Amino acid sequence: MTHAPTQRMRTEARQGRGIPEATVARLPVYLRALTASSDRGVSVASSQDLATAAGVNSAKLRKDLSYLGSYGTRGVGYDVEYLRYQISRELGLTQDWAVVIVGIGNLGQALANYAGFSTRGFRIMALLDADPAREGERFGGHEIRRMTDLEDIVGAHGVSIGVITTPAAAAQGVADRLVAAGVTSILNFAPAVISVAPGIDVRKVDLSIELQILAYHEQRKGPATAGVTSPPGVESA
Amino acid sequence: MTHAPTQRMRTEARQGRGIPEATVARLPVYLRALTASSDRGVSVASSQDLATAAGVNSAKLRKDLSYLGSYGTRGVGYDVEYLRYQISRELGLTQDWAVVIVGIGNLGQALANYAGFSTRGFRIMALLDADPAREGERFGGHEIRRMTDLEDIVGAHGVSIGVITTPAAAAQGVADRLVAAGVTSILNFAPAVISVAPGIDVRKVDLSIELQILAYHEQRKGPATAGVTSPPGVESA
DNA sequence: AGGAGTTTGTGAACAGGAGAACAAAATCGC
DNA sequence: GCGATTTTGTTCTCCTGTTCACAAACTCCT
Ligand SMILES: NC(=O)c1ccc[n+]([C@@H]2O[C@H](COP(=O)([O-])OP(=O)(O)OC[C@H]3O[C@@H](n4cnc5c(N)ncnc54)[C@H](O)[C@@H]3O)[C@@H](O)[C@H]2O)c1
Ligand SMILES: NC(=O)c1ccc[n+]([C@@H]2O[C@H](COP(=O)([O-])OP(=O)(O)OC[C@H]3O[C@@H](n4cnc5c(N)ncnc54)[C@H](O)[C@@H]3O)[C@@H](O)[C@H]2O)c1
Repeated sequence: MTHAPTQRMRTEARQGRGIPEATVARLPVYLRALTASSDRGVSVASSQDLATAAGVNSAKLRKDLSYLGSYGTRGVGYDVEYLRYQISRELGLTQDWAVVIVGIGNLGQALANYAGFSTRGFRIMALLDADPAREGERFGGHEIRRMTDLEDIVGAHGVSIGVITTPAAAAQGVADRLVAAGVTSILNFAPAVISVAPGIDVRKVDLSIELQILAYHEQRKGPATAGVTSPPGVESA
Repeated sequence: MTHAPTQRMRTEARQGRGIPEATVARLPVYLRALTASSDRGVSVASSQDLATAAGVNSAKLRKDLSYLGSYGTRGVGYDVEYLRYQISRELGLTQDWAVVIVGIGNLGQALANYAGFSTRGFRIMALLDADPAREGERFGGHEIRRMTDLEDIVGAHGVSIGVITTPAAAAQGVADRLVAAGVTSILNFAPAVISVAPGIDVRKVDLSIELQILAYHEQRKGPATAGVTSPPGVESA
């Protein structure tokens, strides 16, 4: 999304090791399906099996996997462990990634407490918040540190990924500071468009947008039954 | 995404009131840009202004808006308030939508505390959790209620949107129950593929996937500088 | 060994979306 | 009133992504 599609990239994308963006976005889903299969003791799975588990078309799954190489066996399927390793490697998950979270409010705390990150190779190196009164509070085994420590932490641990969970008004400033400190990928939860230098990746997660998209489809499916039936106060059962 | 692309839908999409999916996903961003302009006292904005604020190409913005109708004035731009209303109406935000959140753990609590939902017309009607010990706890002015109340709540308030923030293993079951109760749109935060009947919309928000996509690009941009500085663990094959 | 049955990998057709470019329509200055 | 200027709405072209369909490759059984 933030990858400027230069001619060079586009050219070397197909011939070299490049993988279509849409495929990259699905590889983690396949990885999860493979992990689930592995946990159930399955050692070989067909594209059909995996596609069902991942919720996609089997032809699409096969084409996606073909970008990584020919890791399947015709007439048999894919070796679960082997494919799992290959996808992990392609996604860069055979190494750990250092992460900082900035803005430890409701959402930042939830993320800090979430175990699912570290199990996937994302190591939270620090929690940062602008409120000095919060310093020292602990979430998920991590301590809140003051914003002035940001540059040191990023430098010392080679932090490449920053997560922004501050209010929208602060997001651009925080992003600028993260990038200046050396972060090259940002996951932004604040409902704000942030602009960064070329070469820096930004992905956004926006819950309000997701709800609004649902509302659009909802409105179109049943105008008759749509809407809230009771007055907008507190619930009255 | 969950909309089965039947021929009928595809046909009536262009001629009637249908809007391309990619456009629908951007309308909330435009809406936010318009609200920001409005708050700054701006009453008219050009496609260029709005495109910059929304982080998109101006031609794309104009084309997106053209699906709603001809609401701009050539040589002038778009009336901020008028366009804001038109987008709101198209997205179905001129009415309120009733929402339930199921699974009030770290993430569910953060969502319950989040003020940004109600300000956009999404009314949280109930917080539900399987743990009976949690009943009665309050978050953001809402009380946790027991799962057995789900059907009554959905029925009584015409709840059409369900948010799932339970562990992955519980997600499918919760989804089934929400749909059976009458919910027709689901926002799923659990890292699980859930399958639903045709006509039910499911959108997923998956933080791990977002991080993994960032890791992929991160790995490719600087293999030299990538990685955590601590020992690598299992790598060299 | 050979044929039947499976399942992958990919070519080809198709659909959808992005962006450049420009004609049409409005305002403004004189 | 009229030309210069601005900005929209839309057409056209290109590119990415999806899906079908099938040959190639493998296993298993006799
Ligand atoms: N809570 C949710 O469920 C939710 C849902 C959707 C979107 N969001 C978005 O996520 C962001 C965080 O939401 P929240 O509910 O956690 O908000 P919050 O107000 O609870 O937390 C924000 C935190 O950021 C800190 N902060 C403020 N300015 C800062 C700065 N310049 N540098 C560092 N830290 C700073 C504050 O001290 C606070 O701790 C917001 O942008 C919000 O719109 C939240
Ligand atoms: N916390 C995060 O930041 C984060 C990040 C990414 C993904 N997730 C995902 O979001 C989901 C919730 O995460 P969390 O950290 O809030 O987990 P959590 O364990 O803190 O909360 C889960 C809640 O769901 C309730 N629950 C369990 N089974 C239920 C059922 N069948 N019906 C109703 N309620 C049930 C539990 O009582 C608990 O309160 C998980 O699937 C997690 O993978 C969370």
